[in-house]
Amino acid sequence: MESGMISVDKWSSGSQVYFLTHLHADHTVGLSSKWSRAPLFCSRVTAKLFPSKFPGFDLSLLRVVEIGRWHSLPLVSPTSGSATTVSVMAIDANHCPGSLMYLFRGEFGCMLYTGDFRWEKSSNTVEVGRTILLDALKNEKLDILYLDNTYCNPRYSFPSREVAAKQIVDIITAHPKHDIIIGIDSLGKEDLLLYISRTLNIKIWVWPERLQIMHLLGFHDIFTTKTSLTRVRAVPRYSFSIETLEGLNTLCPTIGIMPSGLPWAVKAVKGNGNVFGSSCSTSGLNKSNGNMDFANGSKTHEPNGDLRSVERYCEYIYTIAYSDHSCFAEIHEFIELLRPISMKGIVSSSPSYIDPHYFFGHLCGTKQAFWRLHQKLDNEERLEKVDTIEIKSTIGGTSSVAGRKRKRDQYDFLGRVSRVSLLRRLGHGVRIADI
DNA sequence: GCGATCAGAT
DNA sequence: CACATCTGATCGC
Repeated sequence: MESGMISVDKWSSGSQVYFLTHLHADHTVGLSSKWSRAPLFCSRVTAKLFPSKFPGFDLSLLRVVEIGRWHSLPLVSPTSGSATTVSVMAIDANHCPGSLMYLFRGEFGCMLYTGDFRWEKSSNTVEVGRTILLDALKNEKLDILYLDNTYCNPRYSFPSREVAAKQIVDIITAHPKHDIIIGIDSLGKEDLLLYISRTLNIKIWVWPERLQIMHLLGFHDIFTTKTSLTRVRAVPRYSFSIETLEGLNTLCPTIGIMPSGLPWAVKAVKGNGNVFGSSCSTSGLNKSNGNMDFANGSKTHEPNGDLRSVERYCEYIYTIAYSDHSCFAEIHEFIELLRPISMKGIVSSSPSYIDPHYFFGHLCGTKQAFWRLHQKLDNEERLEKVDTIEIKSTIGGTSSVAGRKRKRDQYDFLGRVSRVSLLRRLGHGVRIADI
């Protein structure tokens, strides 16, 4: 069995302590009510939500990590078998309620696991996080950054959630007689709903299980399960479709708002020389007769004048780029701030996966010279070099899922992983193992 | 029959 | 396009 000390968002055996970044389903694959391997560290909010996700879970296993404070963990070194200490500090990841990044310090060096995160310049949460990180790293280099690389491509450009929320309120205001359906998940987007409620002075309907979550999060008077009290309803995203909206419209004029989705990503390619070969707007989404029109300007005029982040792909549905992940520019700022010696993307299952080194390798401490040396290589050769660098510079790489996979992945000239089906189910998470 | 895992859909 | 999640099929016990 592989030896290791710490797992993050990974729940198989072999570690002494386990860390959970947040409670979304793709980060808890392998966790269950009966899981009882070892202490599980998470945020206070996550601990509070835990029983609703895993009823019957042994709560005595949970350990709350406070934000911005070092915690010491007495562990056993996998190399020597002797006692060693690992320190961990949590930073708010600004992704969903309770989401954290973890900064670890130990015999393996210094490493940061971001989990899913949104590095919005305008956010006070991010401002606090920046201060904590810079202070914690002022006398120490970051050896490895495990990065949420979901949107690690210049094609992904979108506004802050504050701006996106305003766009959504504008759409609702422009439809005063309509019912409004907003697609959300079991956790996340609460700030958006609060903003809508506050701005329009209206309650928001949610389904019963979601109301329980809202109550656990401390929101008691804003949400309701009585449809008669409001025209704005937040519904599970998976129940949200063109067919649903068409059905609702036979009963009552209704529009749907999808705070995510990617038509904006396709459009964002426009005008940049088409480097990534935009597939244009005729793919899967508009299987009805929708023709990807931009939202009508008079209906959805936005404060920042950026119409690309609001779109309609059918008569009833608006898609708004309200993202809980960092856009490309934010990822850039984050890496530039930390300048890690090495990094590794935690999301390798994406069909458009690009190794973070491809765009940001030049920001990595000891690799800068190496990267300049290879600027003249063509894309294909360069990507092969990236691969090599990453494997060599990985701490405990042989026991990390990402490290194992990548050796065998094939890249096309855009850096896309082509063996998608094999990668799909591997999910997030990493084990921090032996040096 | 049950939980875990996978495939497919949204 | 891809996030997070659902349903339903299949596997192992």
